Amino acid sequence: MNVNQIAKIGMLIGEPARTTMLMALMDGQALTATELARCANVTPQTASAHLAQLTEAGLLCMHKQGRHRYHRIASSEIAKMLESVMEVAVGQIPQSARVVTGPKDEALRKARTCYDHFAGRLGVAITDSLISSQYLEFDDEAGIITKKGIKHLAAFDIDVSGGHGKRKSRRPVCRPCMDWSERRPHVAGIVGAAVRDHFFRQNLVKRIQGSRALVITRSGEMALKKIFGIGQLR
Amino acid sequence: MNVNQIAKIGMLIGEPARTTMLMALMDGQALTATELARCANVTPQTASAHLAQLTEAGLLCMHKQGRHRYHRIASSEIAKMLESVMEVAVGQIPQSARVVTGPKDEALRKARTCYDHFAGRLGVAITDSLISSQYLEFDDEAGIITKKGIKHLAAFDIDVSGGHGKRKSRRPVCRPCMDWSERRPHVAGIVGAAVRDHFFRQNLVKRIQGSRALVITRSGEMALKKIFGIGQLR
DNA sequence: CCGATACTTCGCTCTGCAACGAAGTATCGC
DNA sequence: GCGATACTTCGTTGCAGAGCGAAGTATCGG
Repeated sequence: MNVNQIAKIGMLIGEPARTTMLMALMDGQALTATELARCANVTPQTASAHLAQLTEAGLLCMHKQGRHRYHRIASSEIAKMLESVMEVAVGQIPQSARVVTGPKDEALRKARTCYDHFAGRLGVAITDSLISSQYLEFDDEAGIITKKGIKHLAAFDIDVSGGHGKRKSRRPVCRPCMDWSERRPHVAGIVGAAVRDHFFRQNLVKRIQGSRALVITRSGEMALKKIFGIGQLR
Repeated sequence: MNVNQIAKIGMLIGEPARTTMLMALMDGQALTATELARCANVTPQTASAHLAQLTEAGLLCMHKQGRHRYHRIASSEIAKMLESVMEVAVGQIPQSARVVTGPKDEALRKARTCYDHFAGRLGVAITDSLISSQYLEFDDEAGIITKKGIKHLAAFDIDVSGGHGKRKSRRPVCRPCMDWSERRPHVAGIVGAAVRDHFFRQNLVKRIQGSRALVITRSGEMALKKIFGIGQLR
């Protein structure tokens, strides 16, 4: 029966140290066992045991590089699952209890990665811009990029045609992802990933060391203005 | 910090008795504590404790009716989360280990509900039919119903316009849901729910008592043929 | 009012597993 | 080669929480 398999996954997600590690990996980066141990406030041995379990179950994958072992989320399916758990988790917290905890938190709320796409005010602003320009139509369940949208993004070298042009007739669709800080959906899926890739490739954003938060560079600000008509983010 | 909230949800999903109950509720029905106790092979006291936790955390909701207490999945968000966990869980099982366990299993594989839409060969067949008639365009992440599709379904009294016609310009989108038995996506979201609702309202399918499996009635067979061009399901 | 059914609360036991210290293996830089 | 760093394996401890029996509360049908 696959109930055991499901329970196992829940059990893996359900231990605070492991949860913390998974959350740390939710920006799509690969981290070493020691880094993850620090995140979770446990000793390396403990972290190692947890990571072995997560890898064994297929939630993470690992690749050795010299004496380091880099761990990351094994697939976008796993990321999507974790996202949906996060969505539910945030939904359960009464709004009154949601607290902004400081400048580090503030940076996260401004701009961060969410596995393979942008989140925070940056992610939401990009999404809103795409919608108001009628480049994107959005719904609770999914979204579609319009022909105008494809053309507009292509003009800036952002390809959302779905990569390998499987079925060319098909309009690319994308997925809304609930933003836990903004409490509104931002664009994930092909479109989100394409935008993120472009911004990283062109050095329009940089990671803040040891955090999921991002800094938007000077040229990034300009690109946001040009591509999405976004001024300074609050 | 919301890591604790996430961990709590994982922990709740991660206990086999609770997992079993949640899975039993994944067909969208409301079940009593005793029924759920039987499913999970635990005593009523134990089940009661589990149900209290699940309700407290907002995964389930409960309504009293005389001396019975009916429990069900609290929202489609929760159902979606559980679905995504199931999807990952099934993905992890090596194909060699996937076993068909008997006639009860066979009934489930043929036709069942998956929270608010159809799954199994029935769900997949409906989805395939919609796609091949170009009523539906599908992708890994989402799908769109075409204008032809809306019209076709509307002709059979299946309304997929999104209910309250919020933004009329918007093409209704829907969500693919990975079918654990067929290993292919079937249509969920607005379209899936609309089809399911229609079939239940018109008595085209019936629940098999004490199971998530469905029986397709005589008139159901006819409707499948007429609406979707589906003959006898294997 | 009755006894029956549905469910919960309490108190106890017992297991599973997270955590760490100590010691082992692998790879670095030199 | 050597000592340092990154990570794992092993053995032990300690605690959280799942499970049930017993007893309590609520609602049924008569």
